[in-house]
Amino acid sequence: MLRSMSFLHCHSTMWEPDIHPRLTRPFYARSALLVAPDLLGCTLVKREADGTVIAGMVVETEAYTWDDPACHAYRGETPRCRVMFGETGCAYLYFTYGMHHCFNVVTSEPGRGEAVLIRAVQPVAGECVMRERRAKAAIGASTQLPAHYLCGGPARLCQAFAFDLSTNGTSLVGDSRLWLEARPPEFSVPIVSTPRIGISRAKENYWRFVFADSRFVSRSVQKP
DNA sequence: ATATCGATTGACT
DNA sequence: GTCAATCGATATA
Repeated sequence: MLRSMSFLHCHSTMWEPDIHPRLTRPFYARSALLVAPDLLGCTLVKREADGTVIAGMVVETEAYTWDDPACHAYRGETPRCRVMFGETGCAYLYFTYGMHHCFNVVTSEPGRGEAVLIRAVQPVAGECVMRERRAKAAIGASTQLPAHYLCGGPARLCQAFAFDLSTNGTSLVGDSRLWLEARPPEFSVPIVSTPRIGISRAKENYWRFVFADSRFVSRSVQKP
């Protein structure tokens, strides 16, 4: 109850970009294990070419570290994961299952090979654009896609934000088109850690971080 | 060169 | 709960 009110309060007024400071390189220049929970409550913002702003508050992340068997970078640098070894604070996008993309933020220091997967955000701006892009996944011909279906899941988020490999390597620091904004200082919601989803290795690590009871988290969505 | 596997999703029993 | 879609990356020969 209390948590629900907290979410509601945070977005009861019209959201606009840059009310809260953008995250800078030092924020990302830490272990993915520290960055991942700290990203919860931050807001992912994209300004489209036509000026449209779409945004969502991060509610679910996963950490992938350099010494983690489940991390793409674990076996060294390859064309796919090259960006993970590059500049801290860049976006790492990869294509998977022959049809989906996932969006990550490169952390730690160059050459290390760490990233945080953004698995879900709660829409706070540009819902109409998101819904258009996600419309083909509509559950019923006449049913409007619920808000928690827009960005609840790493590939859904990429659809809603129109992320693909062309975004791979983009800097989130000092870039005018795509960035993350700090969590409001007073914002406080309990964080829960769980095993990461969809991996076959290192299942024992509880490196998935979520806002407990947020209905915008993946795998907790309800059918309309 | 060929086989298997995904940091997933949507449809379906 | 199960399963197909779909293709690049990775493993095996």
